[in-house]
Amino acid sequence: MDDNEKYQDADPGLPQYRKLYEVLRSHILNGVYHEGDLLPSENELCTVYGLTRPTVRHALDELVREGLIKKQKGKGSIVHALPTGIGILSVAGTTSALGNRNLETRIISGPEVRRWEDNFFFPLPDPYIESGCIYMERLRLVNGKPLFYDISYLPNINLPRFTTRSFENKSLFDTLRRHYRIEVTGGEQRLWAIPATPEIAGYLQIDPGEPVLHLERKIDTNRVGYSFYSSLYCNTEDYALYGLF
Amino acid sequence: MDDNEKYQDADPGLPQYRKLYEVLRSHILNGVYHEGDLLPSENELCTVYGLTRPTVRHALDELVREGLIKKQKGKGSIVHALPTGIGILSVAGTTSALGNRNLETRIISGPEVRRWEDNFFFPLPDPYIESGCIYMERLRLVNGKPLFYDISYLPNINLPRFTTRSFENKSLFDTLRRHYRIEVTGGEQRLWAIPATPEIAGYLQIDPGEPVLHLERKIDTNRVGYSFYSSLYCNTEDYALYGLF
DNA sequence: TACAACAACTTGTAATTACAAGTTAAAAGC
DNA sequence: GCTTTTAACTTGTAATTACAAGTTGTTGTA
Repeated sequence: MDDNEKYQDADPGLPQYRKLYEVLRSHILNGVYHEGDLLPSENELCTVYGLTRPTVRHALDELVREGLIKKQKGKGSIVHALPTGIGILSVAGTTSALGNRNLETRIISGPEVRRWEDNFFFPLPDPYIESGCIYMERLRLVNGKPLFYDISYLPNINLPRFTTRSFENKSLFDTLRRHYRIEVTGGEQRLWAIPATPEIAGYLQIDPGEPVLHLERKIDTNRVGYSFYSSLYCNTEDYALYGLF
Repeated sequence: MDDNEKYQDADPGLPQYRKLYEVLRSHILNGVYHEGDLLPSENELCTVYGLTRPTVRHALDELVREGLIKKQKGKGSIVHALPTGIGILSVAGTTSALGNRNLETRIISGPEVRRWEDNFFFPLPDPYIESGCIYMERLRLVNGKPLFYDISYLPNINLPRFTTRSFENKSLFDTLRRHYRIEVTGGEQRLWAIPATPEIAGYLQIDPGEPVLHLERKIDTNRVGYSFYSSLYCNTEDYALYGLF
C-alpha cells in the first residue's frame, strides 16, 4: 500500500490537511523516517497526495507544533528526535504519551456523579455546577510502578451511560472520542512541586514528604463549551515529564 | 493614534502577519479587550489593516497558540482570560512571563567561558563542544523572594563581548535579541519534582529536602543551528508554573 | 585547484477566490 | 405572542498564483 492509498483510506470526514498530517505522523512515529531525515518537499507532497501547498503546509504546521519536525527555509522539513520522557505537558492523553511502554490503569474510585467541590481549582460556568460532576480517581502504572494518581472531574452534560462504563485499563480520552465524539483540543495547566501527603504517598508507593509533581489541568474539547478537569500527582523519580514550548 | 497607524509604525522588517499579531497582542495585554470580548471579525481586520484573510488568519493563529484568544466557528475570536501564575512553560523569557511583578535578577556567577560539562543534559553538536560554553548562574526574585535559580549554558559562537556585558536586572532574552538579533522561537523541556539540595535550598531560601521543581531546557532560536540550554530550579510554594498544551 | 557566479532547488509570505458550516438575529408565518 | 424560516453574518477549508529569501550543488573562470 503506497502513501496515497493510505491517505485515501483515512476517515473521509476529516479535512485533507488532517489526513495528510495523520499519514506523515504515523510514518515518523513508525520509523519510516529517522532523526535528521528530510521529509519530501512541500511540492513533492503536493504532487503525491494531489493537494496544493497551503494545504500541505497546514499539515506540516501541525507536525511542527507537535515537535515531530522542524522546518528550515531553503532546506526542508527535518524530522526531529522522538521525545524521551513522558509527554504529558503537551496534548494527547497519558496513554498515548506513554506509547508502547507497559501501562496499566487502575480505578481507585468512581466514576460517579457528585456535586462539584467548593472552591474548585478552576472557575466553573454555571451550567456545569447545576448538572453536577462525574468524579473518578485513577492510578496509572508503568512497568508495575505507580506513576500518576489522577482525579478527573467531568461536567455531567450529555454523557449517557458514562458512569456505567468500565475504565479499567482504558484511556479516558479514547472513551470520550469513540463513544461521545469528544476530542481533546488543548487546555491549560498549573504546576507545583509539593511534598506527598500520606494518602498520595500511599498511592504512589513513596514516602510521605517525598517531592511529587502536582498538576491542575483544564482540558478543552471540540464540543463547544465543554471542558473537563484533572488534578494529577506524579512521581518523577524515574521518569521526567516532557514538553515543548 | 488609531490601530492602522500603530500597525504601520511597527518594525518594517517584520512580515505583515507578525505586525498585526503584535498590535492585537498588545491590545489584549493592555486591556483594550477584556475576557470574553470578541475581536473584530477576520474580514473587518482585513479592511482596517489592508490585508487579506490568509494573512489575518496567520496572525490570529499565533494568538491562539499563545492562548490569548480562542476561535469559534460561526462566532468569532474570543479573548481569553490572562494567565495567572508564571508563564514559564511556554515561550518568552522569565522576565516577560512575570510581567510587571516586582522582579529582580541577581548574578551568582559568570558569565564566563568554560568547557561544557561532561554528560551534558542534552546531546551537544560537535561545533558547540569545540567552541566552549558561556556559563552563567542567576537568581530571580519576585517581591524580594527568590523564585528561580537558573544555570544557563550558551554555545560560545559569534557572541562578541558577551562575557563583558552586565546582566544584573537584565533579561537574557532581551540582550540576545537587542545585541545579537537572536530571537527565541521555542524549545523543549524536561521536568521533575526533586528535594532541594543544600546549595539550591540556600539560594531559594528554603529548607534542604523541600520539594523544588527542576527543569532542563533546550532553547531554540531563529539563528539556524543555534540553541542554548538552561537548568532551572524553581520554588513553587507561592507561585505555580503555568502553561498551555 | 580554488574561487565565484549561477541555476535549481527549498521554505516563507501574501493576495485572490470560492464554498462549507456554524451562529445569530431579524423577518415571516401561524 | 410564539415558533419557524431565512438572511447575514462568523470561521474553516481549499485551490491558485506570485514572488522573496535561504540552501546547495554545479558550472565557469581565474
